[in-house]
Amino acid sequence: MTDYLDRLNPEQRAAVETVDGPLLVLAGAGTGKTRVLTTRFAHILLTGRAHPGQVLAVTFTNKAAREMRERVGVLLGRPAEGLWLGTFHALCARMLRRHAALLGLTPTFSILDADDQLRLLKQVMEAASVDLKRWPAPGLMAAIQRWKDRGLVPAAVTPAEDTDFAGGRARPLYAAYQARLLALNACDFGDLLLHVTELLRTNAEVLGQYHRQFRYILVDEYQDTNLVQYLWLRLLAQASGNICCVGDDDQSIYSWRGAEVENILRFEKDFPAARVVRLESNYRSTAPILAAASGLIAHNEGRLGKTLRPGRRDAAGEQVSVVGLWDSDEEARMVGERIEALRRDDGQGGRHGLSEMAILVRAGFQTRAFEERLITLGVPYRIVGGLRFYERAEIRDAIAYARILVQPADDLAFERIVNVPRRGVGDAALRAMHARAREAGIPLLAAAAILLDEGALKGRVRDALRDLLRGLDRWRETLPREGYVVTVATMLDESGYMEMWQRDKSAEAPGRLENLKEFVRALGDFETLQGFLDHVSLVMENEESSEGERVSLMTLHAAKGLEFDTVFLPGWEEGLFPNQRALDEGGNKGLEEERRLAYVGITRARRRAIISHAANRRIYANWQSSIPSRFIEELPSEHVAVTGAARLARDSMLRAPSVFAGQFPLAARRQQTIDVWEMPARPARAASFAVGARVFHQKFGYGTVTAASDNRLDVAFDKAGAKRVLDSFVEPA
DNA sequence: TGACGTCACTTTTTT
DNA sequence: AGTGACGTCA
Repeated sequence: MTDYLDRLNPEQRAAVETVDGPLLVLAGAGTGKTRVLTTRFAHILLTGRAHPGQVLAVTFTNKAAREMRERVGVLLGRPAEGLWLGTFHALCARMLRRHAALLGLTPTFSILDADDQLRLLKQVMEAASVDLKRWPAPGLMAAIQRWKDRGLVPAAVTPAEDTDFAGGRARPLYAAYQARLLALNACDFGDLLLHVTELLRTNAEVLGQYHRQFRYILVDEYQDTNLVQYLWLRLLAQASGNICCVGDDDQSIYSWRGAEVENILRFEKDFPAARVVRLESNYRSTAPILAAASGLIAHNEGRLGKTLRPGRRDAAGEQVSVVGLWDSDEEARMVGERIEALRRDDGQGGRHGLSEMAILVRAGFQTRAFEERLITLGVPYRIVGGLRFYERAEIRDAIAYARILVQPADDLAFERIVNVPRRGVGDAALRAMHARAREAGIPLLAAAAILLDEGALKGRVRDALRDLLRGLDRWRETLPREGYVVTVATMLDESGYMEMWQRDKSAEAPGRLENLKEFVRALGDFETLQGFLDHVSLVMENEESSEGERVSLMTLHAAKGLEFDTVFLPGWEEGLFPNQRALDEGGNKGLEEERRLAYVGITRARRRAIISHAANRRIYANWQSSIPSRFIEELPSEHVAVTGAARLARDSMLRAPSVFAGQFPLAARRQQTIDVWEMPARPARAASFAVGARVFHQKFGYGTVTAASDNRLDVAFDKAGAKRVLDSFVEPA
């Protein structure tokens, strides 16, 4: 019955069994944080302390929520149902729909995505005749979001907290934006938290209801919470005091979007009886990797202090490699070579699966060099992150159609679809509708109907708009009868939206139609259209093309929470990592966050970490030379193996840049350094290649010789096609 | 309404 | 360099 407890180490067990009262679990990387959280959840249920619906479990991402749900289900031996388990936003949306009326919304309010938010804010700013050139809307959007992150409604923004945006008009603009949202019966992401927190703060009855409901609260990735999230948690936990937060201050890498590590310190202050458990036994990585990561992070000040101890029996392992390369192309080549070598053999007679390797970069643009390289080598890879399903234009259009069906007052949705597919409703017509809507204080859709009645519109615009409005009436009518799945599908069809993509001959059109089909299929998974819309705006993700063995390519931020046998950490150069902008904007705090990012990167590795830096990198248009990252020096040298010219480059460039920079013309230097660094050394010029021989070319990858004359070869490359090359540029494959 | 030119931008990103 | 947003012109 309680054998699940036997699988835990003493600290983990303490974290699970300290059920009552506030508990802070400081969980280092790889110390079994998720296991503790899920086991604790199951423990609460299995010991009869609470029913599934009486535990509130909060995560940051949907992925984490899904994982926790699954693992709790496994521990319980049955699928876990009726749980209040989800992201902050999803849980808040659920609460907000219940109490919408108390905040001046209806339960069908729309949730706007980043795109809608910005469009709306722009409209507000235009209406206030703000010069959008001088005061770009994204700047104000960011300020508003930060306010919302801190739980500040417009009235609560004091002058001290104001920005000088648009000559001190930021606050009134924020207020106007909120008013517009309310008028549209809509929320942005930040509002979900803000409104619910505001409600809990001001309405004792609602607060009491949740106090009675939630006996236990569990929080994941606590170091990433922002202030509203903290306030929300504190309000909900203040009655029972049974709140358990799990986090790692050393992995706090999201301060730039409002996360406050200080919440960890605040926790102990607000819950004076709080107990603290540290998880320090790491079961993921080898001893050298842990030593390197610990040594690095020790350079940060103001940590809560945690040491990672190797917890695996087989913790011995190779040192962390640091490799210096001439430029980013060479760096990509080195990584490609190592990947291929690992794929063939891991040194112990085993092979490495590609899905156990990852390349973690600081910034998105770095992936390109690796992609190109992996393509020529024919190594499958996947990019993690990128556009989510619901961010695609066709899905957003489809959602807008569904939204306008549920909520005729949703002007943003109306604007999005009124001329998609093209109906000849241009700016002029839209302006007329806006004018009428504003003076009568009604939604655009209603304004359109009035303009039609009055005969204010002519010709094609009139006919098209009339068709659309009639269609909407009709679909809304069939909705209760046919169900929303059929109705939405019909709507997409009859509105001409599907046809628009069927007629589109561009390369993306078939993919978009596929996505739309998937959209309609997914509609059926929900009981209500509202539920579906919430899912789409809060939860829906790209289904990962996870089939097959692939190298993962992603940013360090995207890698948090993941682990791989082998991790490549390229681009450790001053300016790139630590990132110059982070330094400029965040000063020493910025530097420390960059260092935490480096710590996150290293601790993703189970067995092998390969850090690299290039002396030259093309940034935008021109080449820029750079020196190795200070983080490299901060690694404890006994756990690090430096190869290539890492040491040389750092020393000589720091002490006497001229030696390195001015001695040779660029081309000569490049040649020379490549000769030195390239490994394995290129074989002495091979005699000649026979037709049919397999060859490898640095740029084109693998191929088969189809013709040979003198030193010229015709090669059919597997990926790059047929090329004529000099034989000295290929080697036997 | 669409084509074209100009301009500024280019870290990280969930919901 | 490449992109995307915006404005102007036919």
